[in-house]
Amino acid sequence: MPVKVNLKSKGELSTQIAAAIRESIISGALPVDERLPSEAELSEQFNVSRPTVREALKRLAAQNLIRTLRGATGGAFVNRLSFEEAYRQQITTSTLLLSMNEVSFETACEARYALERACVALSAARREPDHLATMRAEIHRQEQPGLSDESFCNSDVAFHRALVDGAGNPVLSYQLAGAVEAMQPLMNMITFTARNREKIIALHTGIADAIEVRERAAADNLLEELSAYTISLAHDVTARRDAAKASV
Amino acid sequence: MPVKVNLKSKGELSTQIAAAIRESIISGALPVDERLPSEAELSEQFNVSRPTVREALKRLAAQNLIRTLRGATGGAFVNRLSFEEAYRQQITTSTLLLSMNEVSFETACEARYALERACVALSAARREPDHLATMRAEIHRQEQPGLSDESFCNSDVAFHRALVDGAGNPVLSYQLAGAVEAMQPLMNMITFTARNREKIIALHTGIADAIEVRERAAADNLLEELSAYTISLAHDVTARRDAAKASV
DNA sequence: AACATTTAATTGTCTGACAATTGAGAAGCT
DNA sequence: AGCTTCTCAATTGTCAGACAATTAAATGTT
Repeated sequence: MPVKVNLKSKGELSTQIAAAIRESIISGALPVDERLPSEAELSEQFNVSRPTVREALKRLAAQNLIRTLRGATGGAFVNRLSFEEAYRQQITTSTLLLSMNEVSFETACEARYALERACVALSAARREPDHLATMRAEIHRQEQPGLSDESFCNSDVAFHRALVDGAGNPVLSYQLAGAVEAMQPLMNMITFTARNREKIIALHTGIADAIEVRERAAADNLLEELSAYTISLAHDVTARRDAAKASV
Repeated sequence: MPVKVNLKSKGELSTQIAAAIRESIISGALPVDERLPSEAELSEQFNVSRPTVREALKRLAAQNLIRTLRGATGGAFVNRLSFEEAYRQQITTSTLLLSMNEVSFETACEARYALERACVALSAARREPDHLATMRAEIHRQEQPGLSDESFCNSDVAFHRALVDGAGNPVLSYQLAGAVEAMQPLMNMITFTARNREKIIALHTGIADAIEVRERAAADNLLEELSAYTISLAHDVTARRDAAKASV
């Protein structure tokens, strides 16, 4: 009997059942790829109806804790949380957090570059040719005349992603993916008005050069410069917006 | 009509409906605290049954995107994702990720200290008396003789949390909470066997001293030392375990 | 006016049914 | 036997309708 049958506490049944199964998964009692009992069996074990069990399972599915398959050998299986899925969850959570809590651009930007600078030392030491090639390719893309602002932004994200991945630490990459990608909407706000592409590209090139010859300090300095430039842009935009508001 | 009625793509209906509502929330079409249509109305709008709508809503509730209230004025309301909830989600995700993917202690440890060092510069510049007081209090707790390993671990987390919070950047704190807390189970693995408390406490004291006088470089060096020491401990434990395994 | 009661709206849960899917095993063919 | 095809049973997905529980507002009473 892989799941407990006791539901003591208060609250909705589907919540309690989801919590019970979640505990079993987190504690390891239900290992990865283990099949849960069928919905009918679960409803018997917990002494609730099938719709209630289903609501509980949908909660777990929304958290990527289980996957469900139909058919004779189907059912709900404990999911291995992949780095890819964790990225996505982290990005949506971070995006929501930033959009719902009036986080200032400066705060988010500072956080992003602080985290990214934490990677640079490792990336300078460990980057593979592939990471460098990606960085160069994205810089080349950024140099294309007539490139749309949106494409430039995406290329910017890809560049920084390669820089972070160069550290060769998937946990770091995972943590930073959220910070970098969640910044994107805020980033766009200033990109379309104030950004000087040539300056950005020059800094990117400098960073790539430093990473290529494994000069950690140089890369860190350039990244600090990029951070300062981006934040100063944000100041400009904010000031201009406030001025416009005051004149109305 | 706050939610679109078209469901074109394939897949389960509750998944599509959840995705449609989620998009409306993320895009801002459904602002915070807005009330969704009742389950009956939604099932009409999407042309599905109420249980299907309910499964969709439970998915959203599992992601903290909505909250539901019963009663005459009840219903589902768009949730403001608080930093507190985001912390919790991040911690469970990170914990699962580490426990399910055989992340080595070195990798996780490296990531954690790299991120933490990203905060130290800011923390040295901005820390408030409260942060320093918390750090000192936790060091004092750690010095108590007879303190259980578990309490020592918790105090360790609290110390580092105060250090991170000292940077005064909630986004940074949020990103790091997951990294630090998710490390805890792995941390315990080595704590109970090899950790030298006096050495840890000495380093903590040094860090607090450096933060107090706002000596960024000194704090960074000490943190690097702590990182190196922790990773070396992990090496020892791993080697010992491998040796034990070989002798069997 | 203050308090008690009713009422309507809404979510939570149950029952039972049918559709859709899918692998396994039975049946049939060579 | 070996292979293909078919049937079937298990399982999830969806639906319809009902009732219970909860809650705030409307209504009535003192």
